[in-house]
Amino acid sequence: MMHNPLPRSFYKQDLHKLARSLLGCLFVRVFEDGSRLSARIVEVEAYAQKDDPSSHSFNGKTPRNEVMFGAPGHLYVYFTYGMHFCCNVVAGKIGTGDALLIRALEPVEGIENMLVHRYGAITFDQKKISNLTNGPAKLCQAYKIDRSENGIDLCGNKIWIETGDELKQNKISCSTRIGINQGKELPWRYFIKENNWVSKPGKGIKYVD
DNA sequence: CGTGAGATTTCCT
DNA sequence: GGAAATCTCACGT
Repeated sequence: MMHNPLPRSFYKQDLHKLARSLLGCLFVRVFEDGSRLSARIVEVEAYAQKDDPSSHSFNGKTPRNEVMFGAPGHLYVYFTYGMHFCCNVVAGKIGTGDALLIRALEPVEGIENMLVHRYGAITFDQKKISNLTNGPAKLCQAYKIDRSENGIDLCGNKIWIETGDELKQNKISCSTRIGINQGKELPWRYFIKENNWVSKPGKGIKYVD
């Protein structure tokens, strides 16, 4: 099976550069039975330990957020609203507390299994298919990511990120982040322009390139 | 299509 | 005790 994870050094770059670099990359998961899921990353949000009160890491290390303060290139999974999981890519140097929330994916491989994970069965309902991975908790459900994936090393062989070929021609936009009450004005949500899998329009949209 | 309420549990104050 | 980096469904247009 193909397994070309981006190296640890990739995750050490500047938070906002990394956010843009991740767009178009493939988010891959392989299960114990060999079945494989992959999807292009089309939307991410940056959360910084410093000067960003909306970041889980802003007030320092706690049991919940300790993965954020660990080595870059690991998966930080958190539980919220009493029922949902969301996942982040830990960024920057060890101990920094910065991360990128993966907010939306464009399915590539294993769509049937994603449907089963999310809806309990394969469906041809177009509405359900278009809601498969266009939100941070939706994509975690499609990928069967929960508490037990917290802290997984993205340089390992269970869940990883690979360079996507089609990356070059994509235009990138940014906007304010979704669903937060502090740091509302920061344009730290990055997404692929005009991609159908992006979760929401967002506010203050600007072109990055 | 847009809006709004409810679900449900963990974490931190 | 209150808010939470969300989602779904019901209801009105």
